Amino acid sequence: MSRASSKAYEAIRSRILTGEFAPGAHLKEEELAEVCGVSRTPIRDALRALSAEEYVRVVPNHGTYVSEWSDDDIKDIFTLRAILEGHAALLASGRAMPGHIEELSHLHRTMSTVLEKEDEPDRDVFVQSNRRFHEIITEAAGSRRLTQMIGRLVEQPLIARTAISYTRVDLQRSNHQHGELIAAFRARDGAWAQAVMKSHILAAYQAYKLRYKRSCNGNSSKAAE
Amino acid sequence: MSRASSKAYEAIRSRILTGEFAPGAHLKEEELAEVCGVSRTPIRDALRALSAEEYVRVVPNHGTYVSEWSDDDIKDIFTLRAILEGHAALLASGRAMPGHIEELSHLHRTMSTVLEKEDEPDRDVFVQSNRRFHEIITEAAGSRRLTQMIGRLVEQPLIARTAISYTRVDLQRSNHQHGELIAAFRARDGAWAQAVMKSHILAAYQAYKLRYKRSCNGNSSKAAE
DNA sequence: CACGCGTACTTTGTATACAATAAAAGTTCC
DNA sequence: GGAACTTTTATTGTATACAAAGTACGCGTG
Repeated sequence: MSRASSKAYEAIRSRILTGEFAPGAHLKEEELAEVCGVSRTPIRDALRALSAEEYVRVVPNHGTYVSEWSDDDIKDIFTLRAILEGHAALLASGRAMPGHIEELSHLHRTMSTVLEKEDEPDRDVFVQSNRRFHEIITEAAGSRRLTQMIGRLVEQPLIARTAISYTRVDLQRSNHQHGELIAAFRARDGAWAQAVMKSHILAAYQAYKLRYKRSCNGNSSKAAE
Repeated sequence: MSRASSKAYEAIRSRILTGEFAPGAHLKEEELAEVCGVSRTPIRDALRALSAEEYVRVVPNHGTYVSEWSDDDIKDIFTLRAILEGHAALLASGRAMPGHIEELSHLHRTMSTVLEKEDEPDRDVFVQSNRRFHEIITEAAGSRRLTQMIGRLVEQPLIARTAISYTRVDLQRSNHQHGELIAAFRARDGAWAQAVMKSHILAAYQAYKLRYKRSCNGNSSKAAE
């Protein structure tokens, strides 16, 4: 995507992430064109791209609407993340270079420092480091397609905001699991790395449910795995 | 997508599938517009959609090229299918309705008949039935997102043509595994269904490698799962 | 008063014209 | 003769104008 298109893409995407464009909202091309300062053509490009990434839903001849997430959708996303990132960890444990493990350790130390030093942890630094931590593992797995699939799951608004609502205990648990992941990589134990990653993500789902959902009606679809 | 867009989408997609647009070919918007009988605008829409599904690769300011698949890409696709369809089988075993299992049985009988009766099996019927068989399981899993992810893997040209090159023995093995899947569903044994589905797909990969690849250099990336 | 039809309006879909960009070829200077 | 620079050309990116479709509202009629 070129200048105007990606400008529109970023503008719309960030407004969805901040909630300015609420779930279910009808996005009108002309309004977006005004807001972004470009014509409708690149707006349409951007909307199609956002649709492919499930940020919005395009209904032919009606318009595009900001995606809404049901509890089941959210469960699906975490479950799929657990499966795919677990697989990525398995692959990465056999392929990770010393440099990768070094960087993971560095990020782990950074996150530990954030949690130990201050009274109120700097969530931005934690979130950024955490994101990069997972990115390194995914990339180390060495599968373009896997990277892309995971990317599409992680980019979702709700995931992006998850860590904001974590309690200190949640963050410490998460950080501990990162440490265990590094240990598994050092030992080159794929099964271990996979198991840790899976539980890491499923624990995150549990934390998310407790903090975010109003009524935890939960078992609308039968559990598994 | 509306009339002109989807017309263009289908026209381009089918030409990629038949090989008329070969992997690596540079697709020029104006030429496509002529071929499809529409203007460049819906062509661009179609190309963006095809790009999201990995049929083509869009390089900004350069053009769009038909995707090329390396051996590693193909390995990734089969591996991810094994993981995701395996998971779908697990979920489906807990949710499948009698009607689902009935339809699976019917398709299984159809495929058995194709293999038993004629000297040269009717591959078209087999391929179509097989496709539907997998579709039912995926849908029975009841996860929109999972369905979509699997759909994107299966739609790929190379997968679509896989069964064409199968030997009779390959087809019989495949058919036998379908029977075992049905048994697992009847028993509502998720772990069994998952294991059968995984081996079903990995066996298909093996068959594909033997029939298609010129040099089976194979172990360029370490195996897993 | 209610129901159905028609018209006007809003919004998306498509075509075309123009601008920007990158590659290729030709030319000039060393 | 070679290399760098300019000019040309092929192709994509963007804007705008117009067409089609779908919705809502209002009017008329039963």
